[in-house]
Amino acid sequence: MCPSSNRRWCPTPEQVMILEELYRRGLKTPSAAQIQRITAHLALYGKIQGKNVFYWFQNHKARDRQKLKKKLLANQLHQTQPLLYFHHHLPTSPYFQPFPQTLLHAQGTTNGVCDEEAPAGSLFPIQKEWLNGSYGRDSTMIMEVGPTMFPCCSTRNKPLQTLDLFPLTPPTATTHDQSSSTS
Amino acid sequence: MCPSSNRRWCPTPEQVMILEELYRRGLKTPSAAQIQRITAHLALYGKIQGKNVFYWFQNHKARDRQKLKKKLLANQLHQTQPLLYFHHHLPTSPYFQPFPQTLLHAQGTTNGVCDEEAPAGSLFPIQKEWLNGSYGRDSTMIMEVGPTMFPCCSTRNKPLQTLDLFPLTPPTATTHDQSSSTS
DNA sequence: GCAAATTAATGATTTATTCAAG
DNA sequence: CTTGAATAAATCATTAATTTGC
Repeated sequence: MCPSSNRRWCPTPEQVMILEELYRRGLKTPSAAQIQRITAHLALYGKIQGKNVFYWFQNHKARDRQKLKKKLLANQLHQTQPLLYFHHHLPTSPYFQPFPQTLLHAQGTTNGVCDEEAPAGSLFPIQKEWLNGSYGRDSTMIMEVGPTMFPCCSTRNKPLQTLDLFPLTPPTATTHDQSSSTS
Repeated sequence: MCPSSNRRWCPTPEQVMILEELYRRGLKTPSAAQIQRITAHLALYGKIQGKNVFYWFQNHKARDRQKLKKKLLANQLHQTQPLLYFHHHLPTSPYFQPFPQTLLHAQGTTNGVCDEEAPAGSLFPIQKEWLNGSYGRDSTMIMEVGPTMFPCCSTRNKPLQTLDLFPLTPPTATTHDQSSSTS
């Protein structure tokens, strides 16, 4: 905590413990009313404002995601370097061509412009070649994605947010010494 | 997972990122040629077939719709949902009591059930009162949730509806370099 | 031991996206 | 197509850890 200067909120250990407990229990984005109540009770342990609670959850959630993503990527990211740059991200570098020219002039394109935007009548664009043709290095297995990971709905999922806000019995397990509440 | 068993495609994080980026940019149903080019590029990051790309878009779009629908329904039907459940297993705290029991009957709750769970339009909890109102050990002020007022709406760009998949045209150099300042 | 210097954490702001209503 | 609400991502800024030289 920061004793004298009231420049920014410095949570007390109790406040942090409570917040982390709520977070662990599934509270990720508290509503306004929830924030109000949390704030009111964290105030028992030190000076605090509603916005502090709000920011705490925002930051904690964001940094959780951040950590997860980093871990995932670090786990299995030894692929080739250029990771797709889209044109409005593209810096003004004439050297770097995000996609090989062959990509830009595949059949179906005329002068680099795709001339068959969603061909009418072919709602199912699977062609025979695709069904068997398999790109990629077959020698090495590069995919180490977790169990049944699916490329969808990883963001903005809506887990039910009905949880008990305030436990009647005090938390903080005694038997389990929680590992240092890093962050 | 699937490295050893080629039962089904397991996208790498890079592949997922690229696909999601394309989707986010508006590509919902890629044409055959588009799928081919996407596949060829994604093959840089791991084994993949055209049908994988096709199915990915199909599934992603469907699940997007599904999610939306569910969200809408949940929003309309379950407006009032019990917030507080008291029956979770709770470890006992030897140190302090995080929340007094009176909390469970704060204003806004009826019989321990929160009857104002984030009503429409109060989720962004930065409110004027909070910005200044400070809970402390000396005062207890409960603010009613009011309309949020914050001048956070900035310019609204009009993104492309139908994007070009890959930078077919080299330039388009919208130098969007927001330089990062020093730290 | 102790501060100045440096680095890592984290609170607070700002900016960009997303979704849905008008 | 535009706009408001909500939020996530990115960034800024300050505090705490820690390193380092004395």
